[in-house]
Amino acid sequence: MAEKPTHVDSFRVQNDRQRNQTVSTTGCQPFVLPAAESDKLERIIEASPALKKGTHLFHQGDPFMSIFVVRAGTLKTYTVTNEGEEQITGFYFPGEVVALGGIGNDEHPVSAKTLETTTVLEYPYQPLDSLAGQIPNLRTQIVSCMGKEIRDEQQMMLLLSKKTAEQRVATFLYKLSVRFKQRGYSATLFRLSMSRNEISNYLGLAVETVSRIFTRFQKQQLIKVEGKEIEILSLERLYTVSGDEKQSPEQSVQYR
Amino acid sequence: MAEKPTHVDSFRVQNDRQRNQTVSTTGCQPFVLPAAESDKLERIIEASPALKKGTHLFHQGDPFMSIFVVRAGTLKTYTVTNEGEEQITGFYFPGEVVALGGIGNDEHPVSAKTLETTTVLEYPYQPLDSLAGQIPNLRTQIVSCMGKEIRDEQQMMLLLSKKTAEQRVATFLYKLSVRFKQRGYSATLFRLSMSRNEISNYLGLAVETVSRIFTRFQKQQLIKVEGKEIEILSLERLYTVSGDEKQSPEQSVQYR
DNA sequence: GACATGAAATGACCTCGGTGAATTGAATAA
DNA sequence: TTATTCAATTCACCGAGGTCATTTCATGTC
Repeated sequence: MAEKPTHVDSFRVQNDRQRNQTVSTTGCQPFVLPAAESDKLERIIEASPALKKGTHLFHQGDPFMSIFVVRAGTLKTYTVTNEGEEQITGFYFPGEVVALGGIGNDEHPVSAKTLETTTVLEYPYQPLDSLAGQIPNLRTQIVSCMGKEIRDEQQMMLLLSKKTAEQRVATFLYKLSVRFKQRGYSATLFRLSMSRNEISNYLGLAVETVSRIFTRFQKQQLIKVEGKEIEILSLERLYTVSGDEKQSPEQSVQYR
Repeated sequence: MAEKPTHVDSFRVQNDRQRNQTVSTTGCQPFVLPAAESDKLERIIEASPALKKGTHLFHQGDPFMSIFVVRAGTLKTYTVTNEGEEQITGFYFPGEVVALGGIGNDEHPVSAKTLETTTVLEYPYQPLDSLAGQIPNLRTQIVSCMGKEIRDEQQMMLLLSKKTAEQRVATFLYKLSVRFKQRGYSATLFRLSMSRNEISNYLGLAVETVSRIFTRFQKQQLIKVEGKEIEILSLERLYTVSGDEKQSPEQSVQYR
């Protein structure tokens, strides 16, 4: 393990906006507005300091006050079952919005924790919401984000209840690739910021299963694994294995 | 089977607002507003006729135009996997909002189908959204609904990746009970509008497993099953079995 | 360097719940 | 009434993936 964070824990943005200067949000905010309105928005945003690996942004049950956008680094969100084991509900990369599940609720339904050194932008929800009342464009973008979250979770439900272990891992890697590509990183060569344990937890599998499948995929020349470094050797085949490929209807009638 | 609908299919509200009279929405709309604003809202709503069992409200891939609120009856939403099998993503009862996953997307990410004769209210999204721009209260209620959908789906992810078959079925019945109670129906005696097949699909299990567990629960005097009629004999024990009960922290330190 | 520690990989074994087949039941139709 | 059909149940069997134990590897520490 890189750092030993254990209990730095729970950062709270303490008016650390230097010299009343608005925060630069270059290239990572999901809410894009024309200059004048963008100014208003930026005035309510607070930038976090660099948060060490293992820091909580918030805990499940904390009062819901803000949503967050990742600037750099990675977050996971998770719920805790009654037996105390965690269930990871999502990983969040730069540009992605965290804590939407708290909207309309008085408390956060999940915890959010950094997987590596991470910085975020905090959007205090009440000001954000009233801005959304003045700026239709912003309102639209917020509900769009929420809609996307809903759709992503539906995909995840499908994965968890219908896919085999192989399909889950393939889907995971494929979707990571797509997300990295969208953010301008390589689609085929990247570093997993989460542990095998976290991957398996997220996918509803045992660690051992993920391990075995990584090696199997490597033997099949699908990927190249070297610790946390992943190279995808064939995105096409990976996609095929993921089970998301829509096979042409012809295929099922092909009887001759 | 009650009717044989097969392909009544895909209803579209065709200006069936009788004599320009606004639709009565007694007791089933999730969006509650003071009189004046409520009027504005009601002017954009369209009421569906009674939809027979098996009717589609919309199909996955249809252009997203409206969200819906169930007035009477039951709906299911589902996605279709590439192999053509469906994955049910939710059941919706009177007062509940359907199609939130389409917001911010040009098409519906799921299909919605009636499980019995059902009526809905249609809220065309564009007018609804611009109203939301004028009525902060309405905006709040819409995003709250979406937030709740996100939280519900997170719970479902937890169920699908961590719970045993027994826990899933218990959770399903318990949550139904809570929802019925909220709507003013009996919490302990109700009729399942969905088939065993649909239950098992939703819960990520085989039909046979659901069947076995229903009989097991009955033997254990947890519930009384008679076809689609369910009587819950002990909500407390059902909740315990569901695995959602938070056991007091003391319990785990109780070593003497 | 040697040592310690936790993550990851590998293997042997086992179990929960899926599969397939057969039976029963309930609802509609003729 | 009987025939038909599809939902639901029950049983016997099996396999994907979990569990437990061991080994290997990587990283950090002294």
